[in-house]
Amino acid sequence: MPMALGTDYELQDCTLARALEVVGERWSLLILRDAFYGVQRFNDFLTHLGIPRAVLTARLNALVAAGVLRKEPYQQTPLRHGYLLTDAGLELWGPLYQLSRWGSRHATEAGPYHLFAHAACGTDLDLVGACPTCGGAPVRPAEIVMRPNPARTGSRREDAVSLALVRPHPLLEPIASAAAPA
Amino acid sequence: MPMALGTDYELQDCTLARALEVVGERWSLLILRDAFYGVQRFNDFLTHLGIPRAVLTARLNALVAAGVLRKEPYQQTPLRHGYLLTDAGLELWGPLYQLSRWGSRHATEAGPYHLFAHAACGTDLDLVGACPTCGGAPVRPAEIVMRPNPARTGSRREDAVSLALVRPHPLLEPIASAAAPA
DNA sequence: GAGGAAGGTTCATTCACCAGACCTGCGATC
DNA sequence: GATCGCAGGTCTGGTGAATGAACCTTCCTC
Repeated sequence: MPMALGTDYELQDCTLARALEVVGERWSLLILRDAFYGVQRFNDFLTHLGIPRAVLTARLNALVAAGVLRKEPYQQTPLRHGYLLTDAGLELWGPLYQLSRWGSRHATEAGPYHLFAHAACGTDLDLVGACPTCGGAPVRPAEIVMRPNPARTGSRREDAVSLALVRPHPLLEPIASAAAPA
Repeated sequence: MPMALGTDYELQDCTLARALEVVGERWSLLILRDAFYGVQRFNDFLTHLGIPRAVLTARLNALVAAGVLRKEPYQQTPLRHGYLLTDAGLELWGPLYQLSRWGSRHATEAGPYHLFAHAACGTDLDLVGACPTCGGAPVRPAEIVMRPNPARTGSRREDAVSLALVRPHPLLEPIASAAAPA
């Protein structure tokens, strides 16, 4: 609930409220989830999320202003840029992963849509996002590989991003949005 | 974004979207935060959050319907009930704590408003909510004591809940809403 | 039987979300 | 050299939700 009037929690003595001012608005966390999946371009966010264009514009600008995303040119002519996670944005992986895990336990019957493993050893992450085999702190996003849950059949989405994610995919690696597999 | 029309993310192949349908609406996570702090009564939520009454009614009902909160009578005549966390609700502590920690690192300059320690040993929790001294999994909410951050002066709120939280307080322990300290 | 507390409901207004149409470079096509 | 298409937007009108304030009900106390 950032920027716009009436959407802040300024009277709360709580850093949770501060965090929600940045990422608490509708769509914001889903946009960031996509950014972790490797989505970078406006149109890929648009088709994968099914979000109204004007709302996507507003959210991306707000997240850039909040220092969670940054704009990075990927071609010069015509000038085009993608949206990438900043260091602060990368640190949102923990809460995002935990919330997703909570959702798979309590807000759906059929379990998770995607599974997340430590790239170095292939072990699925535990509930705080650490590697049970290698131990230690939670695994950083760049060292995580996601794959579809084989027990979850029938992904009904047909957009470029969803199609790219049917194969195992390292987090943060750009989605090949123009690739049309034969 | 639960219940009402236009507020769901049903097309998302993602358990994060499922979780956000339950707790993603404005105010929902702040209500749950208060529930962890020991707030149970309608009027305590109301004065501590500064939320419109109608919205509080809607959110509490939605959270009860989602199985995150439950209504528990605390007196019979007249019948009054409080709102308590269910088991599913208690498991939201992880994401909530991590999001709050992120907020204290990136969304505020002066650091956290509250500190959280393992009740058994007094050690402050680490970034995933585990006890650095005792090790192991994240500490459960019932074994956590919160206290104000001494470096954060000037809490501007004067409601019963804020006043109760100036002293160290175990999570989930009911706030004494009627106690007026001399 | 007046006043007050707890937990709501009802109301008008404001605001944000939504879907869709439109606009602006720029490059490739015909 | 007009048209097509793509990427990344902006603009607009309609709708639903949030907001703040007032009101209601039940019970208790004085």
